[in-house]
Amino acid sequence: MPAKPARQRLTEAAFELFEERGYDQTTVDDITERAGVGRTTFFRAFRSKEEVIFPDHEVLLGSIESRLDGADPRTALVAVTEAARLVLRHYVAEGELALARYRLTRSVPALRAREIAGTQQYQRLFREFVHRWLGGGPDTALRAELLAAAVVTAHNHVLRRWLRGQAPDPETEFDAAMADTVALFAAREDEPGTTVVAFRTGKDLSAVLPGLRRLLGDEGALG
Amino acid sequence: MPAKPARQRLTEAAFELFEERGYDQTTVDDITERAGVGRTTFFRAFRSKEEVIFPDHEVLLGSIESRLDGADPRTALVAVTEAARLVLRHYVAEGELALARYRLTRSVPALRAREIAGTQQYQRLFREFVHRWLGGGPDTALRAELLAAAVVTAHNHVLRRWLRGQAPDPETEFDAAMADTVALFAAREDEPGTTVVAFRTGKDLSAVLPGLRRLLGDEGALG
DNA sequence: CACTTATACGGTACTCAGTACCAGACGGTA
DNA sequence: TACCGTCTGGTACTGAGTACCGTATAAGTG
Repeated sequence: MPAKPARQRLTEAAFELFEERGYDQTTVDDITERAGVGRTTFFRAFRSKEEVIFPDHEVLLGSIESRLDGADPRTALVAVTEAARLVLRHYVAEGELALARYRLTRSVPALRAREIAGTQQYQRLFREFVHRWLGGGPDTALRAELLAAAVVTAHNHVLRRWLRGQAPDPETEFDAAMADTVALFAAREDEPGTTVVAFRTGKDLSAVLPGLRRLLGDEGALG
Repeated sequence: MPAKPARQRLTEAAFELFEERGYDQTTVDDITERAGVGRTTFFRAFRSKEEVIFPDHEVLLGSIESRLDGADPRTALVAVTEAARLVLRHYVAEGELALARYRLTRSVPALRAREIAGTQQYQRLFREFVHRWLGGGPDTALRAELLAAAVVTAHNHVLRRWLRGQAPDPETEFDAAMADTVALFAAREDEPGTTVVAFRTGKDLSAVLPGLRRLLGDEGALG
């Protein structure tokens, strides 16, 4: 009975081998052999060989969903950006693992497709949440979709910059990118008013928000 | 020597069988048997079983690229929307084939992932084009990415509505959606001016544009 | 303690996608 | 006739993923 659980040893062995020989040159048998477990155990822990690369995707999806579920409708936009920040933090916390995954997804088309499909799931959660927030009518469907896509795009932009080593402080860049992105939508909310919203605070956005709202007389377009 | 080329007979046989038994329940052998060709011929015509569903994806990518390549920089935004319109027209022209593909991609996760990866390729072309148009600097990278994502999102929104039978006149809806989407970006171009650009013409956008530009004194934010 | 049950693991055998390689059929050309 | 490029079919192989079975250990129950 080994100390580490099988699932963890499998991911470690898999990433090692992918790094050494490449993804296609590594078989599932190779992975299970190095991990010291049976082949059946692999497919019990992961639905497919590709899934080893994204071990806790489901968990991440779940935490996003719960973050959005417990959101005050008055702070809907903040909730979405905070949920996106959750994803960013997760990858940054992974460190070298995230970098290894990035190298793999860039070189193996199948993995790239898989990752894109994964981000689309985040986007779906965002879209449904924003659409509910906008009332759920058919006239707001496109707007919700655009906003969700924009948030995910901005997030991915910053994340990729960090993965490439171009963003030493990703969270600050994230704040700036999100401010730009959300402002895109807030600017047209009331056409002649041109209330350009740009918040660039560090972390506790929900703490700053009440003060901002008081300042603007409770008509600010930042939900 | 049969009348129809092997490739076409394979796609027809494949879509028939997918419709009858489902994607996973259909083997490549089933397809080649119905098409009356050898198994080797299948993998010469298509790189994989999934690729039968998207027979002319490469062609479409090529026509988009050439549409963008021969674009006047002064009409960059129009070029992007027109390139997106190319995709829409392609699917609409496919008719029942596009509907069958939609049914498949909705029910088979692997195909859905594949399709999403495909749209991401369009988005990449758009992003690179817009980025070049904006000067290619690092400060405009996010903006280009957001714009490309927005155009693709708006296109997909209308396309999916048509695929669901909710858009009897997709091109008109496309015009409206694109106008909304592009306006999102044009509105912030010059902050105090609030020149809200919304063109909702039928088809010949490039024909209307010179007049519009004259009207605005050649400072309009619509590239 | 003995007994049952659940759970995790390993092994075997199978299906099927995808690849590599070889061999024949066909049309055009000298 | 002989040569050549191209399209085609057949055979054999690798490897992912599934189904099923047997077993060991741990946890609960009398």
